[in-house]
Amino acid sequence: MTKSDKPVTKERLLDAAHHLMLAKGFTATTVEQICTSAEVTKGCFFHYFKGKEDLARATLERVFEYKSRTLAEAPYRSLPDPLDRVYGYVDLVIEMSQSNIAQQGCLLGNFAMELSDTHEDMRVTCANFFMKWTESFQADLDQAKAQEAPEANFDTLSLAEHFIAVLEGAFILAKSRRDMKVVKESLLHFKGYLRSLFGK
Amino acid sequence: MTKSDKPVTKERLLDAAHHLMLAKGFTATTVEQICTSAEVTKGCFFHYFKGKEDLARATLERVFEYKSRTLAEAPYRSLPDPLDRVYGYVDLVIEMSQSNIAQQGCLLGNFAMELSDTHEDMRVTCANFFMKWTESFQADLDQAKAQEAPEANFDTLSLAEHFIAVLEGAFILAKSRRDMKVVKESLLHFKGYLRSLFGK
DNA sequence: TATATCATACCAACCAGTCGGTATATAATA
DNA sequence: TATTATATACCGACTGGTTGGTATGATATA
Repeated sequence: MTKSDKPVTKERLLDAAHHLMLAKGFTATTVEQICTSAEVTKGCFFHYFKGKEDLARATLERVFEYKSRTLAEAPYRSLPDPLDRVYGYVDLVIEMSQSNIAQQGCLLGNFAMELSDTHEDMRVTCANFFMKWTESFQADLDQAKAQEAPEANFDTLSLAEHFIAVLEGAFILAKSRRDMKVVKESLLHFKGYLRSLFGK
Repeated sequence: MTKSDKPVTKERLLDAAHHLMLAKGFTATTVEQICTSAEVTKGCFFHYFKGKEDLARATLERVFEYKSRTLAEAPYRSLPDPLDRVYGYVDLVIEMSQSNIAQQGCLLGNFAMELSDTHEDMRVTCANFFMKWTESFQADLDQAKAQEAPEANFDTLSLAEHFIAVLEGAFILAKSRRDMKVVKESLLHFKGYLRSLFGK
């Protein structure tokens, strides 16, 4: 209670910010809404964060680290065949998109779209996160390609970017439809594309 | 000047709203910014539109109609082979994405992401526009499939949705990177996927 | 004159952020 | 042990500025 209560408050603020900003975006989300949702007052909020943008960045970082850890620790990671890891990764993302964890979309995509033209530093932050994400997937794609299709002339970097585009775009459609089915279907199309590239 | 200036005022407001909301989103764009950009005053603004949301909807409708017309009147439409029309369509979207017309992204995707959870009617509007868009592409896909791969078991509807997802998601990446190259590359990947489905 | 177009002044609500203060806990000191 | 000091956690009233929208009036056109 004494020592384990302290971080909880900050976590509550981060959680509230995540949910609200995922739903309504950065601008439309009020500091007071976040405070109400986290059951703290504004004085408390500004004790932990310099301001709204500071909180947004902290939230984005936390989400990204959480997802990175989840993916890195997933069972599919220990598959010996690199191509299995590629498919395993896509399957895991499909699974995660259908669970209620990412039921609302992707905060990274949200911020990239909303803030890129107004918050230059946020734009750079988003671009960097996208780059890290891309590179981690590309690493597996490279290994799979070296083993399965070394002669093929597709670019693994742009293929990894394509995957992220598919996912982020599908989230948009899913949001307007209130149904995550599109995400799954679109990622399955991407998987089909991978099969055509790797000769299954 | 006299007669050609009148409709221009409303168009200027629509144009200003399009540019600003594409860059900053609906919420972060103020009506005063729109008025300043369109070089009119607020009194004038509220003469033409009931409010900010009314303007947003009008802008979205105008953009959609404009793009529909552009695509419907494009030369590729008269190609006799349905599969050529499919590829022609993708090529045209690639071309448009690289030109300075859609250099900022897609207002439909923007609104869908930002307003789906707060403006129910806007969510429905966006979902309907997405549906119209999907169906128009699906029509060509159906014809191409009937001719080239009638036995194949892919779903043309979900394939058309996949295309839109690719495009919208690539716009997000492009925005954070300030470079539309990703859009072209991702759409080329989609084209490769189509080739694998139709056996070229 | 009547109507459409546009301008100016204004308002109530809302917003991010500030500020002075309280409560609690640990630690240093006497 | 009692007391003082210091730091962290939290509260809620307040502020300066912004926002969407209104009220009213001027001008132009038909």
